[in-house]
Amino acid sequence: MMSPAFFFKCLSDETRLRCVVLLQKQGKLCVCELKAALDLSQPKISRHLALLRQCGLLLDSREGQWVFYQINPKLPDWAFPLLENTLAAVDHDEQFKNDLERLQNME
Amino acid sequence: MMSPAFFFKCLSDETRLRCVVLLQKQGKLCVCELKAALDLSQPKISRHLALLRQCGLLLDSREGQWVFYQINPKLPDWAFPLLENTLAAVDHDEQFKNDLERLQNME
DNA sequence: TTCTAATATATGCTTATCCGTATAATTATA
DNA sequence: TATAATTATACGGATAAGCATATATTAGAA
Repeated sequence: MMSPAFFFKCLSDETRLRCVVLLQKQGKLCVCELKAALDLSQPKISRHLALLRQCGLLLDSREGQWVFYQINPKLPDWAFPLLENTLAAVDHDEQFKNDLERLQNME
Repeated sequence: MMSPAFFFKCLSDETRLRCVVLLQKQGKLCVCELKAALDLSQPKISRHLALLRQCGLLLDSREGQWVFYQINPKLPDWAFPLLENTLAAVDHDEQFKNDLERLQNME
């Protein structure tokens, strides 16, 4: 189902990668937090999150009017080291720094 | 130039991933070895190798009538752990086992 | 019930990706 | 030079991916 090639395809889009990295770093975020962090339109974020959910890479859970996303803890074992490497890979990237900063600056 | 998202896009195609994994494992292979290992048409292999070369992920070197490919040793630092964990990710995959077996069985 | 905030999906469009087939280019050998 | 082996590229077509805009859905508050 979730092959390595397919896993890489999920991460091959900048918007999806930014979402996954933030979730890997922060654990659990709602759509509006991701929208604020990435500074992108709501439908664009939602569409990519839906894709990642359908792939099994993310889990969603509704809490009231908010829908929270997180990395699916039931991913195959090989996926987690790759996700950690990915965090390290973007560590010095300006865009990801900005994403994180926008996330932390929102109230 | 080589961003993480772009790196993942390179690996998101099954044919390219199989090539990269074999090169990561074997160091250096010519096109006809990859063709035999993957059991695919020559133009298909060549096209994907050209793409990986243009991206900077692979290096090519001609030796007589053969063209050898290898992982580019000048990739950004963050790429190597990803490549190593990718090897681990495909370690139990039947297709990659078969690729390796076909490679070893050729004379 | 009405209104608002948060999220998801549908539609139409443009562009990118991948493929098979055919052909070109390069090198070695006879 | 002619031929064969190896590799690269061009072409046309099919499918997928991504986007912006508009609209639907869901939950809470008034």
